[in-house]
Formats: sequence, structure tokens, C-alpha cells
Amino acid sequence: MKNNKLNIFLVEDDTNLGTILKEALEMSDYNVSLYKDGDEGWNNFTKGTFDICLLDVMMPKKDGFSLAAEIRKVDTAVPIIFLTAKSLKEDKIEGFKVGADDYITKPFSMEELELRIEAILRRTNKNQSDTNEQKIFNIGKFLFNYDERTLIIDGKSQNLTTKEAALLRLLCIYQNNLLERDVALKSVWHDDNYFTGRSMDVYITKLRKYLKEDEHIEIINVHGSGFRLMIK
Amino acid sequence: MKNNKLNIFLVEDDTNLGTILKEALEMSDYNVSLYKDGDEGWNNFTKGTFDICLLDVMMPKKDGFSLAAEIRKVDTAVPIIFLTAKSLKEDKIEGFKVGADDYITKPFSMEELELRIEAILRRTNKNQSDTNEQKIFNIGKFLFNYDERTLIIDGKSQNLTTKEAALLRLLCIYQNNLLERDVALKSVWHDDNYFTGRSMDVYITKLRKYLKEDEHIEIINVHGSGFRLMIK
DNA sequence: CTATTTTCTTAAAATAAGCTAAAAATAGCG
DNA sequence: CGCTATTTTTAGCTTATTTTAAGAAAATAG
Repeated sequence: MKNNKLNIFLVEDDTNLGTILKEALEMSDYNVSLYKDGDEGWNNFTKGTFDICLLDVMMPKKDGFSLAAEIRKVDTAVPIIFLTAKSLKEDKIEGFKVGADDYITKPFSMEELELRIEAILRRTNKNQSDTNEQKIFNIGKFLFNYDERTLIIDGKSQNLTTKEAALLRLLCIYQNNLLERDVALKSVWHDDNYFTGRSMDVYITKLRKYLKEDEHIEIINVHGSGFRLMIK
Repeated sequence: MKNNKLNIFLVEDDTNLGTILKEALEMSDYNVSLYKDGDEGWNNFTKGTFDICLLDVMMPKKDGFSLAAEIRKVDTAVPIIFLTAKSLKEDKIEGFKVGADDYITKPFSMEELELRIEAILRRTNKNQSDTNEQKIFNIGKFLFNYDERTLIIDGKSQNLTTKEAALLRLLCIYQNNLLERDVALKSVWHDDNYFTGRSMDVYITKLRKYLKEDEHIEIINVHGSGFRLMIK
């Protein structure tokens, strides 16, 4: 985390295999965070910043595909490699559907795994410039530029803070659909607890204040679930 | 056009690129209509119904921005993605000003393009999956908008809560027919027990209060079975 | 006709969200 | 380093939504 090593997010329920992988990858100069099931993984994913995810498919609590789907809700870019015992075709298809970047069937050699990790990192680092994250959004009369953190209406430009922009971006991505509280909290605050929840409510108020200049735009609350950016 | 595939309106003057894009998108199960310049595009836009537009910016006859502006005059909703060789900032801003939904700079990978298409379709609800969900209902003198959670009568608008709207929507779908208690409970409360049952009764009372402004509308109880929204 | 179940209605309780202001944390600068 | 401006979090009070409770009314079975 503190140094310039690349961070690997590893979730593997087989403790022996998990530890061996962790140690071997650390020998190859990666930082490795190991979690023993999908739930534990999901609870820690947003707490750190990871360069690549290695997920076992078959795990108790939350399988690898479900975990990958959750990760994709808050991070559409981080590369994901599945580790699996089976080589079933349907499993592969399922894996790629939830956004996998590669797939490796057990048993595999450390050399093979590392080659794939390197290949993916090479690919994603090279393309770091053009990620698939949308940066500019049209919301009703507004033009919202996430990168520049500006919200422009009728030529008037309002500067947004980092958190305001991050939350608004999420609402835009989910526009007209429900943005669940936990998704927003994990994505923007990297933590889901009482206080970050209160904080988010404050930011919702701020965004509503900005957005009220266009009466066709509304942030609707869905009690107990989350918010919806409605564009009428 | 004939099937349930989504229709892509593609305007690209580079014939090679255009054909490759068309074929690749068709492989991914979209219908693609390809036009070779802005004029040809504009002449055909109104002839069909399109779910998304992919417009090259630099084209002979009529550039992408002008074409987008013309499209926006007759269709304020259809998503537009610009394809451009330049990554000039002013160009992007110009594009978003005329109402673009996204922007992609050449060269781009098919994967990237498809991700953006999917992201936009997801948020505009044009997903193949949820197209048969009715959102606006006429109930007697009322106009009920489920998405906006509004119930309008004689210009007066009543805001509904999430649960009120969900229950009313179900009653509308079953209008003049029996909506069974367990169906409603499972759909709105995701659970069918004594307490959710009592809660539903409370909501029925609330809805009756709203709906009594039109005497031709009535929620009738069918003892032991459920409710019926009667429109006389 | 009576006992039992189901529904209706109102009110109270519990939880979630909204809003404002102040405190705390952070970043930028001389 | 210390000061200031900005951003974010925390706190407290208000409002909204949903659930629970309780008693009366209606429907039904026997």
C-alpha cells in the first residue's frame, strides 16, 4: 500500500492454497491481501485500492461470480481473474458475463498465473489513458464534467467538491434507476456505516440544492434502499 | 426491426470502419443501420425507430454535431454517442452541448464501445429485459406515474411513497381483476406474513383516501382473497 | 344466530431521511 | 510551521415513511 508495489486482491477459501499463493506472489514483489470468502472479500474491497483481483469461483458465503458482480458495481475497471477447479464452458461464459478479464483452471502453475497477471497489467496500464469511465454527463439542462468537477447550466458554472462530484457521477450512471445506499457508500466513502450514511445524506441535500435550477431533475429517495436521479 | 433486437443508428463516412463496426455489433446481437454521411443519415433517421445513435463527428455533407442537433429537434431522448478521431476538449464540450450521452475517441476497442453502449442502454431503461413494464396508468380521472411516484387529478399532483406507488401499480395492472393478497405481499413486501398483511391493509386505506376524489374508482375487498381496483 | 376470522381505520412507535449549523479535518500558501 | 480557506464529518432537531398495535366493523362458517 505504502510503496509502489502492485496490490493484488485475492479471495480463496482454501486456506492452504490461499497462503501459498499469497507467499508466492509476495516473492514476486506484489502486495497481496488475502480474504477467505466472498463476504469477507466484499467487506474489504472498498477499504483499499487494488490493481487486480484473483477470485476463487466456488466459495462459501458468497461465490466468486456474485463477488465480481458486486465489485463491478463500484469499480468497472479493475481487472478480474477467476480461479476455478472446473473448466466447464458455462462457467466461463458466466464469468465473462460479469466482466472477467481472464480465467485460470486449477491446478495451475505459479508461472502460468503470473504470466496472466503480467499480461493483464501490461494491457490495462497501457490503456490507462482511455478507460471506459464516463467523464461528462448531460443531465437535463446541466452539463456535468466529472473530471473538472464542474456543473454548468445556462453558462453559469458551479464548482463541485470531490465527494459531490463522485456522488453525482454515480447517480448519473444509475440515472432513472435505483442507486443503492450501500453501493454509493462503498464506492464514494469506501465504508458503509452509520456516520458515512449521515454524511451521504448531507451530500444529497447539497446536490439537490444545485440541481433544483432545472425543475425536471429530481433526486428521489427510496425509503430504506437508496436514491434515484430522475430526469423527467 | 422485426425482432426484439435493439436498433443502432450508425453514421460513419469511413466505409471500412463503418462496415467493421456494423458487423461486430451485429455479432453482438444488435440491428445496425449504417449510413455514409450526415445527409444520408438525416434522411433515414425518421424512417425508423432507433434505440441509440453512433455518429462520426467529421463527415462530408453534414458533420456529426449538426446531425445530432437535427436529431435532437425531433427526438430529445434517443441516446447519442459521438465517434471522433480528435480528442480535443472543445470538441467534446461541443458534443455534449448538443446533447450527446457519451463520447469515444478513435482508435477504440469494440469492447470499449460495447461497454459504453450497454451502460447507456442500462440507464435509459431500453434494456431488452425490462421493456414490458408499464410505468404510466390512466385510472378514471387520475394519471398515475409509477416512476415519478405522482398521482395527478385536475392538475393537482399528489406525491406517493415507494410502497404506495408499488401497490397502486399492482392494482392497476390487475385493474377490474382480483389482485391476490399473497401476490401483492410477495411483490411489494417480499414477504407474506401476519405483519406485512396488516401493513398492506394500512396502505389500502391510504390509497382509498387518495382515490376517493373520483367516485368512479374503488378498491374493493374480496374477503379472504385480495383486492380489486374497480373502474366503473 | 353466534363464534370466529378477516378487514378497516386511527393512532402510536420505530426507523430512515432531510436540513442546518458547527466542529473537525484537510489542503494550500506565505 | 502556522494561518486561512475549503471540504468533510458530526451533531441535533425536524420531517417522512413504514410498521405495529388495538379496537370496531364486516363477512363468513357452522
